[in-house]
Amino acid sequence: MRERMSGRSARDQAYAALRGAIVGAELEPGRRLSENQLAELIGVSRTPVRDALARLRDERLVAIVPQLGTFVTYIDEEAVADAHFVREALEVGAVRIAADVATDDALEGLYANLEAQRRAVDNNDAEGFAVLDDQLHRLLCDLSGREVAWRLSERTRGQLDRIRLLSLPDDSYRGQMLAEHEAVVAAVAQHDAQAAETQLRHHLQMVLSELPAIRAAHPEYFQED
Amino acid sequence: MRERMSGRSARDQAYAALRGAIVGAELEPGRRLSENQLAELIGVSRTPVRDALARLRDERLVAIVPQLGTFVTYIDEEAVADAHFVREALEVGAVRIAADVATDDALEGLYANLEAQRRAVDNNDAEGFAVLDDQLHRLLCDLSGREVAWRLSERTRGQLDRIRLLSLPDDSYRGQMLAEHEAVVAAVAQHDAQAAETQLRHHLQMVLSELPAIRAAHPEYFQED
DNA sequence: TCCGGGGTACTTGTATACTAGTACCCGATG
DNA sequence: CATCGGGTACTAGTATACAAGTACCCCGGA
Repeated sequence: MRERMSGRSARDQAYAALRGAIVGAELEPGRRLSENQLAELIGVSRTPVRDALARLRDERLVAIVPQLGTFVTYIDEEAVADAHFVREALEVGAVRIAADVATDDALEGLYANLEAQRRAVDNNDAEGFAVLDDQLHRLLCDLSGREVAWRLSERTRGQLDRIRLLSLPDDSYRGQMLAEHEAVVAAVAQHDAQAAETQLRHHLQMVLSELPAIRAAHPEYFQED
Repeated sequence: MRERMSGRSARDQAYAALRGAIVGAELEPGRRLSENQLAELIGVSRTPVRDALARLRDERLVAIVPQLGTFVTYIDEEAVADAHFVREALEVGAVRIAADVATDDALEGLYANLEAQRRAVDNNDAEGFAVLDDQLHRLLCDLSGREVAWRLSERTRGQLDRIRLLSLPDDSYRGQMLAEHEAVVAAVAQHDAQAAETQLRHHLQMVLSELPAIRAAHPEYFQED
């Protein structure tokens, strides 16, 4: 009603609000969600809330049990591994193509992004770096002409984003990530698909490596195995 | 109401009916769909029909234009290429793992499938062969422990299934497909991930190769570029 | 004949009402 | 005190009603 006009449809509004709250752990794993409460909270009716929850179920951020309730999922290492697998498969596929077709002015965009990343590292700008990180991966996907790679990767990445936001802010790792980004871009610039693939695989592993530490810090967020 | 009890929910029922009708070209590309008509036709209300259409939009089998209508999409070579890319990326990723972890009794399942495929080829059993084809690809995905590869691949495959069902029944190509399946399984059995990847990539190309012939036979199903 | 305007009949999006089913509390009973 | 049974208050799934908006036909006028 009031802010519906702010560009987004009620469904998108509900989806963005819920996804943000779950990824940011405001709605903690295990929490029971009520469609009615959520609808009232967000200021829309149940219908768009249900649409949003259906999408979140596809991303395995909520589990819907018929006639019983909807729950925020616990972080499940299997689900995280699945998300990582999908992201890796799609982005590797895209970067292999990108390495083949990369033109000079496309490379300019990558270099500009890397330069901005360097500044973010120097300024200890964590948030800015995260944005540029996403942007670089997106640039690589778009470069391949398969934007679908980014779209789908985005969908499965809720699991990984949950981890990223839970990970303790550690200023040191950004330098390493930048170096890995540079290695990927360098391989693409040299049209070396095999090297780009290897570098990207190694780079994407980093997110997973933080998982044990996060589990130790927040055991209550994790599924009992 | 009447056959709701037949196991499936109204949403799944609507989804299966619509997807089948679109993939089978009963609902031809460009056709305008009315949620109300579909609801009446299937025997459910608009709500589950809308849920089903939302899923079909994700698969790019329908396009929903707000306040205007819902349309069966034309076959778009870009969308087909995207679907092929996603399928290839996911299945290649899965088969790489499968080649590493394949155990002897897992291989038994693959061999049994191949044997059944041989019989289907000998009997010119097109339908049976298609089922076994899907099954083999699924076995390879499951073998990797990443069932998500199959689930996601399934979702993007509506585009490819449309082509497969439109392609003229040609008894000869099944022998070739069987040979390619055998090559993939052989590579997996030898734990040769690189060879398995190469063979699978080559195999998946086959579906795309039929596209020009189908376009020539059914130009009215294709998007004008 | 051509062009413009208004009304109608559709469309999807959203809100609300109803249905079927589960869990849980709470009291009665052995 | 323990256990069983029923009622209540929730849940999601489904059906229906309403709102906002587009296209198109048709008629009047130039």
